[in-house]
Amino acid sequence: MLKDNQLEVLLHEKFQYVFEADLLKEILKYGTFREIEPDKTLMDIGDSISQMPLLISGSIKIIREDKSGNELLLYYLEVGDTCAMTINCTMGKKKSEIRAVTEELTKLIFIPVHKMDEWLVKFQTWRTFILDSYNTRLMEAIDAIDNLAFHNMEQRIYKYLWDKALVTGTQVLRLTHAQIANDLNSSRVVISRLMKKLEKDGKIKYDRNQIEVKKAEI
DNA sequence: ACATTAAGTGATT
DNA sequence: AATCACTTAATGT
Repeated sequence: MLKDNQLEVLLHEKFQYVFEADLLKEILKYGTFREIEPDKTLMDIGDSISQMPLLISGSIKIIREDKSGNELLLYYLEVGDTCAMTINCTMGKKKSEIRAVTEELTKLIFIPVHKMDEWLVKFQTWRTFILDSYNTRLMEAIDAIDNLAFHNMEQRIYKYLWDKALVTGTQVLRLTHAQIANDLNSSRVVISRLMKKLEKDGKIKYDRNQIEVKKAEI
């Protein structure tokens, strides 16, 4: 666990230009800090939400799933982001349509729902923040649709790897072809074949359990 | 040495 | 692009 003053430093570091001072104080007072291991499910499909997460460090992947259990990675949440699903869940008292899984070690502050409402009235920066993040999430969802509709599997793999390299801040990823297949809702064999092609084109380089992503045009 | 897991390949749909 | 059936190679116990 983190001490209060350490949390304060972290919070200021990430949000001093986003939130007004009084709001930062309230977040500190009512929010609870948590550090979460990689690959933990923060929120699942059908969950109802009582806390809203505010991302301090690390990253979270947002996954969609169909009735037969096929997963599809939609996009990542990064530092300073929050989950748009929480916003409309808490306001509309609906259940989550998505699953949120930590990609790496992730630090979060959880805000109680009743405070979210209160702050909407009280703080202008909070209103802006909520509206902005709602908007960026929508744009990201549209991006995800474009990607599905207009890119073939080879392009999707490369984009997937590139995005992953961006959010984790490293060119060398530790993951298997089967995991990629799972995130893109494809099959391992297909991924393996296309990976080979990508390597031949110099866009990536890989060994067992390890992939190096090179910059290239998508 | 043996079992398990990751990746490669050809054929078929 | 997906699936099957099978092979090869690396890794863990």
